[in-house]
Amino acid sequence: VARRRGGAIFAIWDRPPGRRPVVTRDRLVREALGLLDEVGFDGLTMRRLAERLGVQAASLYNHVADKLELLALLADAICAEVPDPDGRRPWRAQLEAVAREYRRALLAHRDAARVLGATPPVGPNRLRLIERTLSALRAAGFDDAVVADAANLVNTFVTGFALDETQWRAGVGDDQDRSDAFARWFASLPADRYPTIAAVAERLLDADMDRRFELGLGALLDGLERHRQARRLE
Amino acid sequence: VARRRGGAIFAIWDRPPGRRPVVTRDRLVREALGLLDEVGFDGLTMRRLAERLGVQAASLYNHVADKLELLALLADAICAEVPDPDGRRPWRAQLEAVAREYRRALLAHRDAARVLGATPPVGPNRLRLIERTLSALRAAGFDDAVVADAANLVNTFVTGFALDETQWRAGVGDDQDRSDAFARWFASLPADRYPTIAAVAERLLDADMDRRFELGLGALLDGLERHRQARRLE
DNA sequence: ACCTGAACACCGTTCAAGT
DNA sequence: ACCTGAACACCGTTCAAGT
Repeated sequence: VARRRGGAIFAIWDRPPGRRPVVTRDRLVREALGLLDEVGFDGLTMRRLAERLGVQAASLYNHVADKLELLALLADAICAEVPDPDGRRPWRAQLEAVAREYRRALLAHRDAARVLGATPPVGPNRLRLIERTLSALRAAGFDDAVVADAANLVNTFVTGFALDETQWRAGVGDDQDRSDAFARWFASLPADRYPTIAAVAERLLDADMDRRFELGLGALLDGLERHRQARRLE
Repeated sequence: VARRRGGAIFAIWDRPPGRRPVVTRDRLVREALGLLDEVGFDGLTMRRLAERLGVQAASLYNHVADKLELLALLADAICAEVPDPDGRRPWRAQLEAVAREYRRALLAHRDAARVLGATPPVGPNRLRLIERTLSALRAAGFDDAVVADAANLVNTFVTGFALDETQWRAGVGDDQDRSDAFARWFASLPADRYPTIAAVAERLLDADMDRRFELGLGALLDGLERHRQARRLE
């Protein structure tokens, strides 16, 4: 019989004697993602995650080597939400699709871009994304060196953009007061020292981020197109 | 007479009675930058910085509100190393100059890109950089909305690129063993699941980062040029 | 005004011990 | 195999007290 505290009445609250582990890797990642969404990157601690799982912090180390591995699992779970592009479409449409879906996945979870940035590209879903991006470029006839550069540039662009977008910007649900205070401060910079900032301050603060993203992505892909050279037929 | 311990012989080691503060804001930032270069972003703690300054950790809060402000000062000190572009040159040359010098400054200090990313754009040098970038674009006849987008995109590109460049890449003096282990692991991914990664692995790991940077920067500026519309003459 | 001592409320991680 | 208790070596920050 399982050990009980408080008497037999409360037996139904005891953990089932089925003896299966209380934390699985799946549950670990699921709860970590939920915790991230609630408290953000800086609030995500091993101790809080353990508490959420109903376990002591030390127990987590039965399932994960250290916090970096936990973050890598999180990063991969976030990338799992990015669908594969349709390999039959033109390379540009494929890269646009991956970039847009990737950004959407990063915006879907609080501080997701920071998790990705803190973590090396390991894990099946991240690798799948890299693989699909590379293969779309390669099939389009880019040189291998340019394939590597282009895939990396697009990836860097999306994560960098999402990071910037979520870090010091109002309205992401983060800290509204702090964001507002920053916006007020920024909008009231002295026009004699920073005339152009003062002139376009509202454009900087109230930007349409979808439009800006498309501008950057389009520009980047335009520029990459110029470096494509058709493969000789065989 | 100043209080002494250990006897009069050691009096010369006592702090001079000149009474001037042992830590100034200048010295604080200078030593913080040195500490950052030695131990990196994660090793930069208030306590270690205090020790380096020969003072208790609590004393730092006489000069700085919190760690975020310290990081912002650091970010501004790093940006101080970026020279102004020549306002008489064409907009593209100015943006190229700023981008290249900015990247150089970020690579000149360990984890500099992380410091910039952790910190809002405050501080005279960062603002000066933003101002110069905006004014170069504005003088070139870009729409105000595009001016804001373009300046932000170039800034995001450089910081994102430098972050990616220093974070998980070999040879930055960071942790050579860990980098090597990652490179070996990455190069030996199963070719049946990740055929394109396997095919171009060495291109991904041994990339010429200067070349990649220029490719991305050139592509971005090409794309921005397309969105320029000449101002009507007056 | 600036620094110290001491404390508070946390961290990630290890390790012997239990079952 | 998996979890607990307890500890270790840290964090950022506050605050009364000293000069």
